[in-house]
Amino acid sequence: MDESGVSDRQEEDGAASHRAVRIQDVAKLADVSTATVSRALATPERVSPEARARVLEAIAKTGYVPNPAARSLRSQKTYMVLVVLPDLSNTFFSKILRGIEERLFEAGYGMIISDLDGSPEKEAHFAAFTAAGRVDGAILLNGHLFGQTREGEGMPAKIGIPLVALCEAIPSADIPQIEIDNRAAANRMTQHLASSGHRRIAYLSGPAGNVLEKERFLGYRDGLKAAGLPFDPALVLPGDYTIESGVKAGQDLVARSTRPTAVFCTSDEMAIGLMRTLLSAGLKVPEDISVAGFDDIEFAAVAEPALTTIHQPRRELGQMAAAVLIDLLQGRPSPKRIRLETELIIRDSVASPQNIEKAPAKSTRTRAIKPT
Amino acid sequence: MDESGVSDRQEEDGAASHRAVRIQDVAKLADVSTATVSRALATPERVSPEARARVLEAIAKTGYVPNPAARSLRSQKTYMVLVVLPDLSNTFFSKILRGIEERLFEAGYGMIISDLDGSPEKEAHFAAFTAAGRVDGAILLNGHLFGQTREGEGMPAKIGIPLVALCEAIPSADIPQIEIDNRAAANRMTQHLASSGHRRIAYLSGPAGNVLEKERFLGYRDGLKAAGLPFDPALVLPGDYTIESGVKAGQDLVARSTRPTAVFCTSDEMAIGLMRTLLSAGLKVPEDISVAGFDDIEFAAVAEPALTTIHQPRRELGQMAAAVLIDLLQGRPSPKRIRLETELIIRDSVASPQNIEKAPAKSTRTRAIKPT
DNA sequence: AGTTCTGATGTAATCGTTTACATGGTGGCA
DNA sequence: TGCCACCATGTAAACGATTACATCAGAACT
Repeated sequence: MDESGVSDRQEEDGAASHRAVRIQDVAKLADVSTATVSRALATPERVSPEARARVLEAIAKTGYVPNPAARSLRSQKTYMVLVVLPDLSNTFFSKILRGIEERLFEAGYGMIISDLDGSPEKEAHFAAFTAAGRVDGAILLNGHLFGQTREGEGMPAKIGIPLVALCEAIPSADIPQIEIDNRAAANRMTQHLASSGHRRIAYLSGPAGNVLEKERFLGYRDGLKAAGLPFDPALVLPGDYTIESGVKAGQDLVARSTRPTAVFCTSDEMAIGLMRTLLSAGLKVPEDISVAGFDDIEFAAVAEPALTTIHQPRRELGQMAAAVLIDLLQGRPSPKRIRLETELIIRDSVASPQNIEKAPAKSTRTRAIKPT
Repeated sequence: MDESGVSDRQEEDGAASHRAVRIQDVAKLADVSTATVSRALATPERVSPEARARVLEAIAKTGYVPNPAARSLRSQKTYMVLVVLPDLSNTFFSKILRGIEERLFEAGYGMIISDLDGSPEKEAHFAAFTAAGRVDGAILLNGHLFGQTREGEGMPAKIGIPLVALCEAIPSADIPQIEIDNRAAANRMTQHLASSGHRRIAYLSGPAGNVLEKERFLGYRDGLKAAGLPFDPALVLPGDYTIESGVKAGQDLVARSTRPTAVFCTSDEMAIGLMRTLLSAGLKVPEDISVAGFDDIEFAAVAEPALTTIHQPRRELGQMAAAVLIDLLQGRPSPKRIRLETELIIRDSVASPQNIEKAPAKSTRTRAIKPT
């Protein structure tokens, strides 16, 4: 293209002018070599203060920004992180993403999002990205990525880039996991319902096979046992965390002759869908039937009635996952497993069975486990 | 073909093995030059069928994936698109993102999301990305990016990469816009309320200065006028599309001595927050006061009562924006402005003032404007 | 038959960094 | 004083693709 001289297109003006400022331009202006400029940025301590100052000044003057493609080509690093999640339109994830992005941004990383939408074709998307080296690492918000395609066998090891599992632990994968104690939280909620006087507590589950689901279900059983209540399979309703599945469960319940007095829904979405159906059918919440959720999404507080639920520190979860991944990427030691605290949020959707009285408490911690 | 030791690190198996397969490896295996391999991928018609076949076979055999950094460095293209949005945790955006991502993926582009979160620091984020050439183009979901920092003056032109404005048109910017007809939709809703018998219709606004807000407000005025109703500034409530601002507006309303009989909220979030507050205060919706929303987010259908609102084709909006941007990126002509249809969704939150009777209709189109 | 054109292919320059290696100057230590 | 270690810096070789230009064979035309 322009085969003019190497350097005769200096514009002097600071603002990002026409075409990219190259490291050479900076070097020339600061009267050092390109190597020194590069070092002044990457490893400032290996450059004399004077040179560093001149370089910095030249950079400020020219508005130089390193070309990421060139940098990436040479150093084999992309400064990009892939975030894989099962469903972007699930409100639960948005604040987590915010948390992730914050930390990544601070560390100079960009974020690429891949919304699997439950399709295998999209997993190919993920594979393509990692294989092509478009990202340095990935945060996985879905627990079954590899299990599906290659049945365990330690596939993650083959990916070749650092991975972190967020929320859903990936069984059999030896990667750091950031999560809450789902089992303890579900236990806590179940006992809360029991202590309100409920004896027939239904459980609206997540998708079968889901790791979260398994944990929460165990917690439900724990809670039942702790309260001295029998487990009744008829009280386990199938769900998949979506509003629709909550609606469906509600229809099921409405049609029954004998109903549970409380329903523990393993997502707020389902709880809201469920309440909606109950209400439409003329049942009162919590007078006729209590409903509890999980996640504490924004809408939980303004549902009608306001939803009693488990609060997850979503932003913190995201931040933590990003922090751990960054540690990994930069070769620092990182914790193998982090569990963040949840909180039992008591609102208006749970009451005693015969409408005796509402619980007054406001919010209690469940349990805190620090990084191991 | 011949499996003699072409290059000494051939693994034979197709699976992505240890370290990257380079174009050279493919070239050697297919017995052509690297240029031919490159051409076979980029411009197949310029390569003989035989050579192409050999190249393709070699690619399949080696599992070759072009190194994006190298490609990007040479061709000055990143195959990445930046999506800038004001608030990721706003549920309204998630499905739009899904739509965008779908189209981008199909075309081989990746998506980077930048959540401004209303902070100028984040705008720097945006600037950095574009300036550094990390993306080929951007989709803007917020209408005020440049106006804030550089007050009009055609700043977009300086960015130097193709841009598309989605939902919020960016005034004074000469870039393609994909949106709905906010004014017509607001008009439609206002008239719907009026035709239900309401005479005092309040308007819960979006953030002041917001482009969407301006349009919708005009539509509200249009509707009022069309229905022969006077405009009363006291019935305009300040809001910012969030649940909280809906709650606040509700408190305002509850405190008043004379209240409107209907409230048109310019977002579903606000409508839900508002209804919540009214209900808590003992007011009945829609018996005592009707409430309408805008957007038709997932929760609108399961709100209590189910929310009458304006449906936006969110996924399609996203797809369209991505499609237009791709056209732009690939040098194809693209429409300057696209407006998609909205739909008036009638549910249970609107009734006639004195509780006369509910409207029976189910759903009506407002208006359709095809690409210009 | 000679000339020109066309289409397929190869050669090698290029994109803008990072970084291994080389160089020269300086100070510490024997 | 000589030697070594070390620091700051420069030189130039990668990184892995794309693509301008050169080459060459055959077809088509005069």
